[in-house]
Amino acid sequence: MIQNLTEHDREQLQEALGKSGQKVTPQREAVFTVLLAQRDHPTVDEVFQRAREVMPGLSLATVYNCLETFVGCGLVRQVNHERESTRYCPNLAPHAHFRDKATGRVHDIELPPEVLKSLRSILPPGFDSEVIEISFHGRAQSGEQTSN
Amino acid sequence: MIQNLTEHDREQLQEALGKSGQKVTPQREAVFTVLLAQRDHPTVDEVFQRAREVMPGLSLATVYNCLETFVGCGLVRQVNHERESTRYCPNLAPHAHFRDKATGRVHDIELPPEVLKSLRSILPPGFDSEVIEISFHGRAQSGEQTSN
DNA sequence: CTTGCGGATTAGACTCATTCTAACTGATTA
DNA sequence: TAATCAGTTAGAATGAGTCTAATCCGCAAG
Repeated sequence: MIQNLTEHDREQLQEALGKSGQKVTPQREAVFTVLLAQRDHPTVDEVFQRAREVMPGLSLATVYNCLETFVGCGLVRQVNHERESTRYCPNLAPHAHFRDKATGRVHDIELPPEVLKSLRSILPPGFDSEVIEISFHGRAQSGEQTSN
Repeated sequence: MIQNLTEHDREQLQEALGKSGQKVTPQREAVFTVLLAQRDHPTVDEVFQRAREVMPGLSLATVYNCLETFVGCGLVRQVNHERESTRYCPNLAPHAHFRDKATGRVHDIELPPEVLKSLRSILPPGFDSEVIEISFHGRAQSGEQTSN
């Protein structure tokens, strides 16, 4: 069910944590593994449930801590929709999110550089943006599977 | 401080509420007035404080109810940023939001139709979006005053 | 070894925006 | 007048997220 990390993924984890002076711990590895295993934008609670299967003693607080750490060192992105629980996404490429009204599922939508650029261009002078979040809300025909 | 509604604004309120079978009440009028008087994307609590000056008996629950009603009949938009308190915005033209890291203030950014169109175009077939939310996060040079 | 240190983890208490509930109000209808 | 019904109200309940204080664990110094 939940595979171990590949060499590559473990290196990515190690490098990102190392850069911000933090260590790879079993808990962090477990949480990261869970994120990569099923790229469906899980909530903290879902991550918690899944990680528990692998590491039963893991606490919710630690899941919060791990995810915060990952966000801090750029390993994962937070996805917020309205005021629902925050979700987490290990896709680092620039992308938008599509929230399916019917299922609640979140799909990643690739964001071509030229669209990103045209978006940036609408900012009046003096506004300097580091982060742009784009989210769609609507219906996806069932069968659509942008699992990422 | 808080002006009364103009004829035009009162009509807008009446029409929007009427369309969804609801009435203009003193509380709703007060809340709407507050929203129009200071277009700084107030939180529920801020609306509550301001409306109280005009209608001291007003309850927080009612402010929640009024705002929900307004959103439901398309009179105002909700603005969410990360997991902070929801803010409200009576600007109905399509626009993005810019959240100033330093001050926490939210500015409206005009959204040209062609940019909106290019955004829609990135959706794969089968995805049909009703709402698009775009929010920037960064720094605005002090002095920038997009109060809307 | 064993001691001490510091970051990581843990359980549980706490916060606070929002939602829910049940009682009340006041206008309108029967 | 009584019944009805949307709207309002105060306060309780919810629940995601944060904080706190105690514990754990790996490691470097003695």
